[in-house]
Amino acid sequence: MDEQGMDEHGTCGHHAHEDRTQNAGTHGAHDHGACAHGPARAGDLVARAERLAQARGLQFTALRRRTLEVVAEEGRPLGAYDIAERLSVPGKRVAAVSVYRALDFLTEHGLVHRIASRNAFVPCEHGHGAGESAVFLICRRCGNVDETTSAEIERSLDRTLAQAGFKPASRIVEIEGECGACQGKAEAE
Amino acid sequence: MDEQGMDEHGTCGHHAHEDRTQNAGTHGAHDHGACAHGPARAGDLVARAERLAQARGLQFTALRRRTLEVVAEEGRPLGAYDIAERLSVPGKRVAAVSVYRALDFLTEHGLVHRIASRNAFVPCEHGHGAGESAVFLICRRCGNVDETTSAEIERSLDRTLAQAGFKPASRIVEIEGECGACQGKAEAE
DNA sequence: GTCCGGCCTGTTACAGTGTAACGCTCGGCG
DNA sequence: CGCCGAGCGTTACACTGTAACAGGCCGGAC
Ligand SMILES: [Zn+2]
Ligand SMILES: [Zn+2]
Ligand SMILES: [Zn+2]
Ligand SMILES: [Zn+2]
Repeated sequence: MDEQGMDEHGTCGHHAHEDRTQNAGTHGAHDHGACAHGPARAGDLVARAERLAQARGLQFTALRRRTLEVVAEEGRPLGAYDIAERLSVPGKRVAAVSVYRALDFLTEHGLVHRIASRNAFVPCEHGHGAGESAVFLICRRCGNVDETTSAEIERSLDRTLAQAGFKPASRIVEIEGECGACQGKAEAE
Repeated sequence: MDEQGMDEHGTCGHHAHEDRTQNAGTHGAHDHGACAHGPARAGDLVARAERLAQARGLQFTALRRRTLEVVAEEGRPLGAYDIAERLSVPGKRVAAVSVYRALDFLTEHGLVHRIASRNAFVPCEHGHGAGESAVFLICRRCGNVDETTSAEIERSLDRTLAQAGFKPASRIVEIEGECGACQGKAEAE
């Protein structure tokens, strides 16, 4: 189709429809506020997704890519309905249910993460190998989410689980509090 | 108040009705399946709540108590609407919004916990002191939730948080997988 | 070529989760 | 007595998530 016209250099990735072909690159300067490291890495994530799809024979479709781009460009966790809205253009609405399906794909392959305590989604900030799980630091004040990992935490958890005779399949670790930047701001008040 | 008398072994506690007064007794064998340690501890939790309310000058009202009892008697995590339904009787419906308020109170004071990945609530299985946070082991097959703590995990987390300059306020650790009992069942298949 | 089956997406409809706002009642207090 | 705050009932609404069905596009079988 033809809905579009706003890409400039970049191709912020709309243009859905060439169905299954994906061109890469593109950076897209959107001016989202408070975007700490969003857009800079968005291209990287898309590139990673393309490599991954290639390697595993997956279909990294236009909708999935656009969804990934939207999530990656925003610095904060986004709800599925927010994503749907950002993906929609006057003539062409994207239904939330489609976004959910795209998000299912993306989370399944480790490209985005779901923040259970917020019902929202964030881009994966660093491809973790295998079962290496993430720790999310969610700031109460600015809403930013930082993703990190810790082999030490992983080990402690494994020990506790083994002791309980529990076989883990997925792990959720979400810490809510104040990020470093906001602690500074708090003092200034 | 006069509502009490239901500890001991018995007291499965259902039959809530009479508005604010609740007489106990009733044991009501409901046969909730797979109720591992639910009803046995329900009385303990209520007792703890009463001590806590006494100590802090809080109002442990009938609705809050009945809500706590319902959560404690069920072995599995319950949704707010499920709780509302269990609290309702033909003549008198309890709205979910009231349950949410009661749950706010109960979670605030550490009597129940919210399982973020399930949008459900479980009784606290052991009064943790101060900032000691819990680890929830959620079984995929039977749905049971086990609560445990680990000073080791706590320390690892603290180290990671300090390193990131993040000031934690609340922690969520939820592991989904297979509990010991269900692993046995799985082999039997 | 045509047909078929899978995968993805659009669309509708609905279930489940959570909160805002308003008004009432009750108990304590001046 | 009236005032006030906390708890609760009620309504209405927003947000989150899924089921079910239909259409399009592909690749492989015939
Ligand atoms: Zn990640
Ligand atoms: Zn912050
Ligand atoms: Zn607990
Ligand atoms: Zn189990």
